[in-house]
Amino acid sequence: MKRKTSQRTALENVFDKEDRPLSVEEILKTGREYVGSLNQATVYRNLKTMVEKGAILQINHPVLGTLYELAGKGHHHHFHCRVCDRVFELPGCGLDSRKAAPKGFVTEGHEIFLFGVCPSCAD
Amino acid sequence: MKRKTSQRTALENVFDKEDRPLSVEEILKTGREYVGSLNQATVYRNLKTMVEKGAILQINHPVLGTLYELAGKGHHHHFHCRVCDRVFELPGCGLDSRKAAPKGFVTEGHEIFLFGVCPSCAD
DNA sequence: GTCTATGCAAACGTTTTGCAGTGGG
DNA sequence: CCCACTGCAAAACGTTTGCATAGAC
Repeated sequence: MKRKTSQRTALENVFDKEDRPLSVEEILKTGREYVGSLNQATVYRNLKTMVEKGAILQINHPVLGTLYELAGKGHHHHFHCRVCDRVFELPGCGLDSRKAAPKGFVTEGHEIFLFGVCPSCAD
Repeated sequence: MKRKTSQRTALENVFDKEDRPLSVEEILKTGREYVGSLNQATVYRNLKTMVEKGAILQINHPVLGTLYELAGKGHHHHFHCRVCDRVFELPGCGLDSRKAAPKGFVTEGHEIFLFGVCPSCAD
């Protein structure tokens, strides 16, 4: 990643605009609002470099598949709203690591996916 | 699912033999020990019906992809050993549901994936 | 002008589907 | 003897890759 192209700027804009984990489809669709000719392969290639650089994180959501989010937000988990199908990042963590795994298991990390209804859909 | 075929019996045997979440590849490989001609499409079709019947559960593991496990084991979570790459079912749950999500979010369920080293690989 | 990054199309791995034929009831 | 179920092959889906060329520097 040595050159700053309009496509890369578009991807940065997409992540800044939507502050939540996004699917490739959403990234491509929103990215094309900035660069009409934006290609799938370009999106995939740049997402890969951005993950390697540590700019974004790749999430494998149990229901929605592969999602990408901006990195550097600290430990958090994900809430999937079954009404609007969006994923939200929840700060903090309700996991008691002592109760999480039985003796003998060396736990090095964890990931939590919550699901239900988000505030704006619950009204 | 109205007929009991040797292929279906084979799948049941596979799940009984290996008491942990299995990938399609593992299911197919082990299933062929019972029915040599066992076909991928048949495995996929029967896994689907078994999920619909509630006999097995489909898990989407963040690292290992799609796995299937026997249903009816109560609330539990999954531990992925990075050494042997197997997934174990851990009884119980260390999640404090009050701390899990901020006010406004209606949490209906959750899934936790732990990773680290399992007892037999930690020795 | 150089050489990286892009667009396009073909390849890829996994899962699904159409169809003809097998075999369980 | 049916018709649900299977095997096979093709299709479908998300992702990756090879190659020629546009465009950043």
